Amino acid sequence: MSINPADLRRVNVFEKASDEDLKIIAQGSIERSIEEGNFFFFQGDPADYAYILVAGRAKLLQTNPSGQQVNLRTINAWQMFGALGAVREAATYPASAQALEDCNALAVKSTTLKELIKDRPYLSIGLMNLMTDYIQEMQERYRELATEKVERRIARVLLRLTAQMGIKGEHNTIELGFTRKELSEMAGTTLFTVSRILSEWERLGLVEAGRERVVILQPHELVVIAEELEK
Amino acid sequence: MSINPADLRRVNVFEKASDEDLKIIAQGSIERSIEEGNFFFFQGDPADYAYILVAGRAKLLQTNPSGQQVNLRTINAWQMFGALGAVREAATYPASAQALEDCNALAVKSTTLKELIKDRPYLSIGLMNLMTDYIQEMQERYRELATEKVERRIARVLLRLTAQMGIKGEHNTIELGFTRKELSEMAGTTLFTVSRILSEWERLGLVEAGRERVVILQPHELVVIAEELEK
DNA sequence: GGACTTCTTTGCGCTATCGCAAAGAAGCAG
DNA sequence: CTGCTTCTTTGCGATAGCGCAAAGAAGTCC
Repeated sequence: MSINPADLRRVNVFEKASDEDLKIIAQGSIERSIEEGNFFFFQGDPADYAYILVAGRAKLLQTNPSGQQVNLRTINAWQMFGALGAVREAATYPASAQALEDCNALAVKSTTLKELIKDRPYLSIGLMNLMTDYIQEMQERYRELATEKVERRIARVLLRLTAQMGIKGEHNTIELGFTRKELSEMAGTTLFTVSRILSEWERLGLVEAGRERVVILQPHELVVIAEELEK
Repeated sequence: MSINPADLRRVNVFEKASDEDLKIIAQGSIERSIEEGNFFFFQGDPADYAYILVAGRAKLLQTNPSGQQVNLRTINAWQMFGALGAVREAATYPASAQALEDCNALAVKSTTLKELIKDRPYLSIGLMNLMTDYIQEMQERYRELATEKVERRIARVLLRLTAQMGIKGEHNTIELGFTRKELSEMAGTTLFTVSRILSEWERLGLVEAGRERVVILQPHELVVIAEELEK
């Protein structure tokens, strides 16, 4: 089950790559399967590979000295992650990457990318786009965490997830498959608080909360909670 | 008081630029003086220029709908900021940039940079280094905000500032010129809390707190507060 | 030197959010 | 079906940090 080089065009960064380049990348890379819960790499490991997620879902996270986790990003298929080794000398991953489901990924040697970057502007530009996107998201989330109340942050998390990966049901409902713990790590709060707020929203008919599952019944109302000036 | 192209090499991103390129950049750019308190640009403005701070200090900040501010980054001389327009099409600044002191800066047209990037790998790599640095810092700060107590965050802010721009005094003391408000915006808290904690630290002899001024008397003790596992 | 402005400190009450504990679903394994 | 594991809910304190208000420094301007 080898990967077709042409499939790599589904990765934003390689959108404009030549067939030639895709071949180089495909050949200079290894396939890795990571089971749910296992790690692609840990914070602090030498950043020798950049990854392209082919199947499954993963997350980037940081852990603080006492073990608390923070979710930095959720990664879906055909997204690239761990790419900073392609740029920096002797880089180490600044975060860990863990499989949320069983995953298949392509591991591209950082050195290969580093070589390619030298004379393929489309690649640098693609990577920079990736980075600026991410910077913007982080800045926004940072501000939210600093200034917004939990309820609003949770609403935002759900909306962001909706945009990224929501599965549409009937009547505009959107289903998300996350545990309370995962949601709390994304919102920078505790699973208890998430649970309480979801219960509250359920009472109001905004969502339907199940085990590892949230169905958004009234997306618009969530937007109101997320954006509204005075509560 | 025009800028000497060779000075541009003090900017990390241009470290490896040819004299030729520096000239292009110097010529294709405008000098702007911004008085203390005024803005280089606002969040949402079209990102037509990237800036290089020549003199003074500035900050990048975001404002939420109800006017609360968050400090994203402090910018010192010879640092580049607002560069994302060099990469993205029709980009708008994701944050505002405000002068903390009277500033002189060089404004480089985004289009100029965009042209240059196409066939100067050193430039892309320089920019990517800038971005990855920033991403790492933001990730770290995000995690701090999500998981650490205020006291620790304030300690970190002081230490970070120390590394970036502390003025060394006698006996290993370090002087920082910031208001409580500014510090609070960097730590993601309120000026009251910063004031209280600085008072506390002053009582303990760790710092000396003055108007728009903090002198760190015992840097090591601050590190302990910032890193220590159990309090 | 006085009047103003800006920044800082501190007391006080408040509340959003945490954190534990215990019990209740839901799914899975044999 | 039964028991086990994992996830969720909810009650009940506890508290860290907020936010206001008022007063106290420290500069600045004329």
